Parts: sequence; structure tokens; C-alpha cells
Amino acid sequence: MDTPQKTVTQIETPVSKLKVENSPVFNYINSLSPITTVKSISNAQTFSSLSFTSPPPVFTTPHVASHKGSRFRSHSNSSDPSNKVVEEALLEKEPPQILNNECLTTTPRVTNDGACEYGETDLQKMCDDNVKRKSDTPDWETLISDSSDMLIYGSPNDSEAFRCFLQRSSDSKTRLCDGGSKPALVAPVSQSNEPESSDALSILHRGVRRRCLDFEMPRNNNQTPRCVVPSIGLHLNAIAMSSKDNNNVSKEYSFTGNVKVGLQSSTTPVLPSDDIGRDNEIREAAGVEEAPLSLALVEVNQSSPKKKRRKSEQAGEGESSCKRCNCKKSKCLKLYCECFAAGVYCIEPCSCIDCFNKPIHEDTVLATRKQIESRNPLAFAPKVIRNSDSTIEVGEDASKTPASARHKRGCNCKKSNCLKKYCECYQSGVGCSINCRCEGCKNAFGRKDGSSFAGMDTEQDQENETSGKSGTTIPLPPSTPMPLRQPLAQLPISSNNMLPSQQSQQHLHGASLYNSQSFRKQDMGLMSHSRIETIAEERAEDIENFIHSPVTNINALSPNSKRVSLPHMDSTETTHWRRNGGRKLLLSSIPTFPSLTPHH
DNA sequence: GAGTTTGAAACT
DNA sequence: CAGTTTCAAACTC
Repeated sequence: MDTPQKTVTQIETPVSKLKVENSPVFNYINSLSPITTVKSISNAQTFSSLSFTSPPPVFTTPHVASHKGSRFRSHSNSSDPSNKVVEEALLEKEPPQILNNECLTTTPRVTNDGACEYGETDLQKMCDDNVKRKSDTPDWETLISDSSDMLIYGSPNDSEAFRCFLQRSSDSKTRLCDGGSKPALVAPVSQSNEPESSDALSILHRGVRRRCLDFEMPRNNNQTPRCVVPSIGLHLNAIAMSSKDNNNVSKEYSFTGNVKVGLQSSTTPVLPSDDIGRDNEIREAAGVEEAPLSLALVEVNQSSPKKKRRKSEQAGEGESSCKRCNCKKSKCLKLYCECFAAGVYCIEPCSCIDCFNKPIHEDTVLATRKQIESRNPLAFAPKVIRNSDSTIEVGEDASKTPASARHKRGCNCKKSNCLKKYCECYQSGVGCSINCRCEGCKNAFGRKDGSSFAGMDTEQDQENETSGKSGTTIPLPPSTPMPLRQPLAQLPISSNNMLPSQQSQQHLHGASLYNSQSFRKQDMGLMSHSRIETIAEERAEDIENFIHSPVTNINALSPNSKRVSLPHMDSTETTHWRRNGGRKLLLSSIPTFPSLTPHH
């Protein structure tokens, strides 16, 4: 089987290399100041999803992405033997440069002091490799198609963003190497005039921001409709919140989960662990509010949805008041622990006792995680599968919201009627689905029986009636069904311990779906509302079917759906899904990777 | 803040 | 794989 790795490791051709070197983008990159090596700081929150998010496929092979992304893995622990063991075991065929790349996925290399460094050579190589891969497929449309892997890992918007980017680049006669250096590549087209340092890292950040900016004004920027990607209002909102005091960031980020996802994938390389560590250090020294974007991102990933919720609801506003897990017996090494489940280390705000979920116990954490994953490959995958576009959800037709996302496994509520946060579906802001075994479902976001999506008003009324006893009004579904919910982010991030096939499964759940979202958004930008609805429904349906189809084999096996088999997607399917507008493109990317590897 | 309820996760 | 136990969050008072 021809694995992506092979492709990546292809010998670069002088021509392609030259091509890249001569490109404005490359020149731009070269003109940038080298990234300054930052001291690697062991950070408690090191395994932020950002850090482990699978590397952009473009730079790394799908397998790499699959394996590397342990959320638990810390950024800076490149030297950690345990990490190496795990990684090496998983990354047998990984090119050296990638293997050594603890920081993240791509080019940033780890220096002796643990810092990640982006070198021109690296960038160049990335481009070279990628160009090489695409050397015979000049048109960027093809590039996009071929870079499905990237799309997979990338945020739903990645494809969009990248497409946009390519388009722009194309306009400027610039030939880009696909993928990998996405962030860096984006920078040149950025509109931002931020005074940030010019180091590669900053550039990367800016690239992301830029993209965010683009997303941010989906309706305002008529000139670049294709780049318009309505936010889905999730993690990035959190990011924005986290960094609201950061002028540089707050003003640019006013969006969304979609972007968030994008950040994960795209920023993975952008956020070297070292940077994260630095950010954390900064946070510790100066407080969260001082935290730079990267920190904000870290925070987002670090905190499970629940945490976030608590932050905002319970604690109120200050991040300083954030409260995390409160485990007493699980040692924070079981899914009971929200931190652990979210793939983050426990930190100071946690009230846990005898906590092992700390960098210092990384080995234990990884081992435990691995064990849990062996039991349930998707244990750390996002619990909610979001398949629709936030635009729809938060748009005029809120009633569509529930249909757009579903709890992966479904709930099993017996007494809460899915009206309280005991219910994971409800808590996630999604409706119950056929996967749920709940009794007396009254989920305001959508009932299992299907009456769910009739409309929030109706639901609301019903809920109000039923909840009258408690006097509590059933909370309206959040504008963003999955407020600050982990899933999105984590999907792509999934543990790197996973087998390629497992990883692909996750992609199936997340990235691919998100990708579809992005395309949907894209399409929607040019369609009438009714048309959008139709398409949205259709696609949501498709996704649903896709998820439950024998092909994907994602159905839970046990009554409780606790164990999920891995999807089997062959390249044929991949191809099939590919090329037809967004939807196909999305799903197509899924198989690009690990699907190539044998299932088990 | 303590106690209760709830349902997921883990265990048998 | 069903039943039971454990666990910690959500909730109530």
C-alpha cells in the first residue's frame, strides 16, 4: 500500500524547489526573522490539543499526524524518553525531521534546549516536498484535492482557507507549496498590520489570525466569498474570551469554532510546545490576561467544555476563577476526570486529590490513556459530532441546530429527561439521536424521537411546561450548540497513541465533518437561505448516513455504544467523495491517511 | 458548602 | 454483554 509517508519522503526535484524558492511567498518567508528559540518550559497544560494536534498532513504523513498528536504530549518534552518511546513505536517510518519534531508537527524543530525552531531550510523543505508532490498537478484545484489529508486534519475551514489562499496566491502569480506551510503561507496575504515580531512563529500566528479575520467577516467580504467561512462560534470564541484583554488578539478574534478547528490544525505548527510553555510561563507570571494568543489557544484546549462552562457560568468571568476537575479517587487518570478526558493536564485550579494527571507523570498518563483507548479508541475523541454549519445553527433557523450535531455515543439518561446537564447531549447543546438510549427524552435541543428539530420554540414551550415544576426554564440552546465544547478541537487532536485506523476514525468524526461544514458554508455564502437550508439538511443527512453507514462502521457495538469499531474506508470511497464541491472534498480527505493502513 | 441526584465510566 | 459499582459533575437545599 502506498502510504502517504512515502509520498512525503519523495526526493525533491530541483525544479519544484526552485519553483518554491522563487515564489513571492517563499521570499516573504525568507525575509522573516528566524524564530527565536524559546526556552522550553514544562508546562502543566502541555498537552494542549494545539500541541498535539495532528500535524498538518501536508508536512507530515497522515500517520504521523495520527500518531503524533497526543493531546497529552507536551510540547516541550521532546526529550522525554517516554514520549520518544511512544512516538517511535508509532512512527516507525516517520522521516527523521518529523520524528524529531516534538514541538509540533511540522517544521519547527526542537533545539537542544527543547525549543522549537522554524528554519528556512525547514520551510523550504516543506515546500519542496509538497511541491514535489504536486509538481505534476499545477492547478491548485488539484492541489486542494490532493491535499485532502491536509484538509482532513485541517479545520473544516482549512480547506476553505487554503483554497482561498491558493486562489489569492494564484492571483499574484505565486505558486505555493500546498499545505504544510499553510500558516506561513497565509501570512503574505494577510491584511493584518499587526506589529508583531516577525519571527516565524508570529507569522504563523498571524497567518491564522488572518484567516480568522477572513472568517470573521463572512458577510462583509463579498469580494472573497469563497473565503468566507461563517463561524460556528465555539472554541475561538473562547479564545477570544481568553485573550480578550490581549488587544492584538481580541480584536481579531471574534469568532469561532470553525476557526478554532482550523487553528488546531493549522496552528499546530504554529504553536510549538515551547511557545506554549512560554505562554504558560507568562500566564503564571503575569496572569492569564496577559497571555498571548497561543496561550489563549492553550487554554481553550486545556479546558474541557465543562471547565469552560464552569468558568463562564460558575466562576463568572475571570479566568483566574476557573475551576477544573475535582477528582478524589480517580487520580485524574480516568475518564471521570474531565481534565483527563479532555486530554489536558490538571493544573492549579483543579481541586483534585492525588492527581496523576500531570506532566510529571506523563508516562503514567500516556499509558493510562493508551489503555483506555485500547478499550475504546474513541474514548478521547470529541463526544459531539458536529456536522453542520454554525451559520445555520445560529442563524435565523435555530431549529436546525440540533440536527447539525450529535453526541457521538448518545446519552443514556433515565431520570433527567435529557433536560439537565447530566445528559451529555444536552450538556453539549445537541439534540438526542437514535444513538441515545435515553428514556423520556425531552432534550430541548432535539429529541431522540425525531420530533426534536421541530423548532426550538416548540421545544422551548414544551420544556417550559414540563419544567414548570422546578420553575426553571429550559435553557435555550446556545447560539452555538456546542459552546466551548471540546469535541471539535479534540477530534483532530486525538491522541497520537491511536492507531492510524483509529485516527482516521476520528477524522471521520471530526475533521471530515467539519470540512464538510466549511464547504457548506462556502456554498451558502452564495446561495439563498432556502437553498442553504436544503443543502444543509441534505448534507447533515448525508453525514449522518455516512456516520452510520456500514462503510464507516462507526456504529457503536455495545448497547451503550461504548465501543466503537473503526471505520473502513478504502481509497475508492475516498475518491468518490472527493471532487464534487465541498462535501466530497471533505470526506475524501478522510481516507487519505490512515485509511491506507490495515484496520488493526 | 454539604448533601443528593444523576449518568458516564469502569468493573465484574 | 448485562448488571453492578464507582466516580465526579450537576444539582438542590
